[in-house]
Amino acid sequence: MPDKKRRVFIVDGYGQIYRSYFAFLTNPLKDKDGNNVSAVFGFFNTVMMLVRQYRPEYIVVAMDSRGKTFRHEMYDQYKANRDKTPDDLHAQVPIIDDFLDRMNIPHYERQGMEADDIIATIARKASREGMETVMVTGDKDLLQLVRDDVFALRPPRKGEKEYRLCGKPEVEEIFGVRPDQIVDYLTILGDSSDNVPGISGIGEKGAVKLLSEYQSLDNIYSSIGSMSKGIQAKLEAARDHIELSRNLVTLRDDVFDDSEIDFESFGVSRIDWRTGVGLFRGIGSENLAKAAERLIPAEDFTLMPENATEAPEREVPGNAKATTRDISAMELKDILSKTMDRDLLAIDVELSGDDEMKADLASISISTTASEVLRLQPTEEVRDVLEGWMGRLRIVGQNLKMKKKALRRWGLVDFTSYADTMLASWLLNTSQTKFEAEDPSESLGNLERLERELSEKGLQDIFHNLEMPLSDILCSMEYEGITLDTGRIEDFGRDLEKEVLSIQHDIYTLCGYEFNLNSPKQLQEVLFVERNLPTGKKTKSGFSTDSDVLESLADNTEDPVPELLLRYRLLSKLLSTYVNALPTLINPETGRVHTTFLQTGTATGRLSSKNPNLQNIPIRTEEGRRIRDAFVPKAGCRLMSADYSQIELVVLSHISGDINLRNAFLHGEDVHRETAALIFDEFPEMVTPEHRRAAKTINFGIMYGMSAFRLARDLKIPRKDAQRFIDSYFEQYRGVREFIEQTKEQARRDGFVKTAQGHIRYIPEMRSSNKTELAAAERAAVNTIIQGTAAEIMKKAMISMDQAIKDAGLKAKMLLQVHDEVIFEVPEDECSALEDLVRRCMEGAAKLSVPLKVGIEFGSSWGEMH
DNA sequence: ACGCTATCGTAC
DNA sequence: GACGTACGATAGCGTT
Repeated sequence: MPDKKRRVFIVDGYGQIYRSYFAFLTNPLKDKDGNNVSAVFGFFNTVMMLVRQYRPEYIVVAMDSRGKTFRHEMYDQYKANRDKTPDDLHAQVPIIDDFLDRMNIPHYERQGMEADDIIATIARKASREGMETVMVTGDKDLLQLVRDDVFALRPPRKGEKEYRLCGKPEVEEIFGVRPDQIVDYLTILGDSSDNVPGISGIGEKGAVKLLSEYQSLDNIYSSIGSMSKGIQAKLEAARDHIELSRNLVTLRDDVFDDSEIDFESFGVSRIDWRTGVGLFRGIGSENLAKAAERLIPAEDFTLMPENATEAPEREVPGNAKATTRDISAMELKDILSKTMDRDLLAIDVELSGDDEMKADLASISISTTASEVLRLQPTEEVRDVLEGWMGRLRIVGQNLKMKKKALRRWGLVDFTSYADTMLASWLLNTSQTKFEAEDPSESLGNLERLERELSEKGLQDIFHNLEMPLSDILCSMEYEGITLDTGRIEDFGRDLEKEVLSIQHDIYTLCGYEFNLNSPKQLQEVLFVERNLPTGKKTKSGFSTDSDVLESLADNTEDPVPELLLRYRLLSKLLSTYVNALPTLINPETGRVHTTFLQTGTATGRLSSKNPNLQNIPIRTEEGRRIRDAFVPKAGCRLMSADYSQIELVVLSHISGDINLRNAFLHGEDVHRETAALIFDEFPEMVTPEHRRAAKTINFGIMYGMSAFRLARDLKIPRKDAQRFIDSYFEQYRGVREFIEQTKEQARRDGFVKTAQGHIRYIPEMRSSNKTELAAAERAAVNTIIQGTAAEIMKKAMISMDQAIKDAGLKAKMLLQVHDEVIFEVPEDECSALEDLVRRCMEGAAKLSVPLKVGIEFGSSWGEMH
């Protein structure tokens, strides 16, 4: 195939369904209820293979319509011989239809038409538009359509593995006749399964022979006199019905108006693979789910074009695409004046770039009905009109935080988010963390359904009273940004570069040659082959060179290289991820760095942060802390950090109701020391540093489902001892053990877990028969309850702090959230007021059986506060 | 040139 | 196989 042309793949839907069903007939695939899902599996397996392997721009599944077709009109015996479709195949068709709809996989069905005619019609239109067609089918009837720009992709036959692409030469090679002779060829042979009579007594060989000699059926009949008596008799016997047979096998590309075929609606990029992941898991096919997962596009939704004119047209079945109308400020005024208080107003923005903190507004779209989108130019007049009206309306849209930020930069400030469809969708399935763009009419259209589903699942309260208010707070935090002292970071960068180069030189000298220190592959070669060091754990492609391995080599061998490599890794990490990256993210307008908090970025309910990720700024090493030193307050302000003390352990204590863990918090000031005293049976004041360290590791490890293996490795103690420690922990903290067991049981029963405030995480792997996968699911289930509940407490605290700051009229700004910590920028004279307010709000965010404690520090840099 | 996966490392 | 949740840099391979 030439490479340049755009290509449409047309899948013969029923062909795939039948093929898959019969392929697994002796050993059908079953879902968890024992239903045959062979066809579902095979069908989608093929579709995903096509997309993965051939990367077509367009794809569409052609389906037969139910009931009579125009061929039945011609011939009442058409397909009369067909066996009844087996029930367990029949039952899979609606499932496949449903999945196609829900995944938005383009499919085409038309009353009275067979799939083959639909394929013919689409192929004809594709040719006219200069595109190439690939028909995915094993049906030889369709080979009549093959021409220079139409190909057939035929499934592997017995003994073959690969799909085969058939163009004109291949058809001739396989059948001995050209594609343009296929109709006559099939007419001669007839089709017993469709009850189409051929020329009785002439088979494949004879047909090929006749056609190669006489070219066409017409020519065969007009040359009948020159043939043998036997052949003549056969031809004569068929003469009455041969025209009918030819009509039956001839595919029609002219039976319906092809103007309704819109190739843009066949765009592969419109397919929602993410939904497929869930659907496939639902029928118990992890393989399909994985395949779908691999097809999910990597780009983040913020990079997706929001522009309705550029984005592929989306045709939600039964939900007609809204029209877009450009309107003036005057018309806007008129339209808004007809709205009622608290009416819904959907909003969307189109930007000149993909960073809303830099890009210009290209247009603003609004909608009050699901059928019409009104587009506005971003003029001052429009802004004034909007500013005057938005406060009385309920603002709806997708990823409103981003839109609000863009509008605020433009000068529109009165914007209270009412319902963000992205947040709603995420609450309904927290495992979904990426979202396709939608326009205002779609948001309005979707909202009704989303609200209904939220209330069915008890999520409406946290949607409107937790996540929505939080999104406006995050918007302000992102908009505010934080100052980076570039001088500090550049100075540090120069030091780092110097040392990195020197270490690099030392390593090259020791090894005797240069190689790429950043390449684990080359490093393996150097360490384990060249220098013959003992290997440790394995990765998929060889031996690991991670820091655990290097540390062990540094401790247990005389070789100086591992130690040097550890230092190299530490410093080059700081350079590449932080020192080099952060200054490039300073916004030239504001002079600050503006992260984006992803409110839908985790399955547990935590936030995440990107561009830059300010939630993983180093702290543990002295060198790393110098990065924190570069985050500074603006003139006249201090930074204030407020962090929850051991919030996850507090949550575990509260939720499990464990008496000993609760007492450890109530009676001591050091929960790790108290834990050590309990599990090692000592007086708290007699606990050794080693025991405290072990207890601390166990305290954290328990929440992650840590094994004795891992504990032993981390504490560098025998595994037996590690197991004794863990046993002793659970012996003392029986309530914790009970909580973990009950959580696993509940998660297995329900397939999901819920946090204290009701965030839901589905964990389908809780039903996995794979032991490792099940164990991982169990750990995730337990951890999600703890981590997610802690995240909810922090979110509640942020909402109450934001309100309290407004009420108190403080100028202090919340800038960052790092899971259990919040960073503020506070004018010098507000420090003590803010401290009191923040402590009150954070400690009061949840009423727990163990007090929530908050630590507060001030500093002239982030690094100074720890 | 671009996209995907593997490996590694940073945070809580 | 063995510790939960993230984001991001780099290498290396494959595709366009």
